Amino acid sequence: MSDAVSEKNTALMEKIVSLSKRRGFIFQSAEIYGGLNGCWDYGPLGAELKRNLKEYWWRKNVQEREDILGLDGSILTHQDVLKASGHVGGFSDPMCDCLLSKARLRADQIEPQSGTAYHYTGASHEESGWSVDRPYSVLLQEGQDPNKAKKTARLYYAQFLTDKQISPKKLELAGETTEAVENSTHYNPENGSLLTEPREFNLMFKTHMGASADDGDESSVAYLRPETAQSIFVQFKNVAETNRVKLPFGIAQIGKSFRNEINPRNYTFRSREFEQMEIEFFCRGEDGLALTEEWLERRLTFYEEIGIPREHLHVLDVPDGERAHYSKKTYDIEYAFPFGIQELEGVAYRTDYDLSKHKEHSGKPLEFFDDETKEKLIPHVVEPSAGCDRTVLALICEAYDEETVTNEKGKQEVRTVMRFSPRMAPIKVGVFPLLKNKPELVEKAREIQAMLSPFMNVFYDETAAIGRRYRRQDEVGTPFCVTVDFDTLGESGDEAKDTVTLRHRDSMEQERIAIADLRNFLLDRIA
RNA sequence: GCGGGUAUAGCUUAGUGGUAAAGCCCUAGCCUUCCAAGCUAGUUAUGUGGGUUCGAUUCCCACUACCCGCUCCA
Repeated sequence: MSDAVSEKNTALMEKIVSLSKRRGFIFQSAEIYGGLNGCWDYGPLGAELKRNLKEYWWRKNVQEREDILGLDGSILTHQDVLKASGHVGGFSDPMCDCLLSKARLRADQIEPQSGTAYHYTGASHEESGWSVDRPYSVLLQEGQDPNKAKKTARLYYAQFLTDKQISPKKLELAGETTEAVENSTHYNPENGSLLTEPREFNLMFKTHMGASADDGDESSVAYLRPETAQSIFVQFKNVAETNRVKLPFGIAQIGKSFRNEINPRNYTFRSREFEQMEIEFFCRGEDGLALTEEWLERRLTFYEEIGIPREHLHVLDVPDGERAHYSKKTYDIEYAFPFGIQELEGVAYRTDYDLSKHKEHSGKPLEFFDDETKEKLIPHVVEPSAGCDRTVLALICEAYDEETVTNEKGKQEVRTVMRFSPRMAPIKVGVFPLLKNKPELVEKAREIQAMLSPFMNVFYDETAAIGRRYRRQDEVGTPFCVTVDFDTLGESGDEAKDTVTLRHRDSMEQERIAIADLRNFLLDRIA
């Protein structure tokens, strides 16, 4: 991305963040206490938007399908579940940081080095009287100039100088000793600098169950789930046995997951608490790859249905070596956010890895008896796993639009419109009396509000000029507004009686519609 | 985790070592017969904690949060 484009996108993102706050989509968590890093709250409109997304996903994937069943698993997770899945232990790679370059290296990928280690205890600068006491070492390969060790060490100690005008070359090193070293992974192969001790980066939130449990009691350890998938695998047998299913079939879940991200970024995109919408679609091994393709297509269609067009999505065929080790095929569905192209959903063929692992660790039979082939097997699984909060953010970014319109005085002004698809829009219709000081108009508008509100989210507004009310609704993405005027009351004859103005958000066009037809007109467009 | 930047009202911005300003928004009233009209009145702010100072929103330090670039993302 060029600097100019990147600046423009940062500005766009700032506008989106600002509107989200101003209109009550997204607030910072615990804002009055200074905020909580990586946590966000949805305000009234954000909550509606997110509900609309989740409900549509659930309807399409669970309620309208005979072959997918719902589940709502607990968030607190038995430690053995996550040991079996590999989340405890295996995947928490210890990392080392280079003390000089600050590069972070995976401890298990550092090539062992041999040579001579030069140890120092500190450094000082005679003229200014500055000094630092801190052990540091440099490893030199055989044949390297010993002065290189001094040079590297001076650069290291120079980081602590308060007066940055002092040249590292002027530093006196203290307490030099040397030592022969064989196959050590404590040094950065790039520059010979000492590394920090390997540190675990386990991104799971750990807790202890029971009021009397203390931190030392390993048996009381539980975790907040890092993904919703595991409870589906763990309950696979119960669901299969209580529901007369046959392959292929799926189990779907929407719910919160937690990852203690080192570095939450990009607004709500990477947060520590997030919601997932996942399906584990169980199948015979030979169908896995074909079903992965099928699910990819189905998921892309879903995004189109909620207002994210195909051309704004990227499909990444995750190459060998970058996929999880158990996955034979993974597609990432990515969206072009203002801050970059980022993943919304992964569609992964996970083979029979998960169920096999749980069978192994629990010692319980997790085979499925296939009535058609009279065969017992561990089903394979295709997993479309979507980030709910990420998709909400994508909906907001996709909807945001500014257009220049000419007002009645002939002046150009900017109209901010959230072009949500009517299906996702937090408010479906605004209902206004043309004037608030005419009780007959107010009464009629209130009637319409009462008539529609059992079926959809209706917003009634009588303050300010009618144009302002329209613009307010534009900014929160309300697709339709209806206005009760004097024609509605029959002032210009029976033909217009009991009709209202229906105003369209995107075109700003208006049409006349009978109150009796309103409900079905709107329901047809928001379903 | 590293480096850089930022923090004044709901939003956008101004300003000052000595009473913190404006526009928009919002609320109430009047007015108003379809696209941010007008008039009147009103609410709301220096992120948190220290330090320097007679006095700090302003200077210094720390913390927190957000943004940008790395790193990381099982």
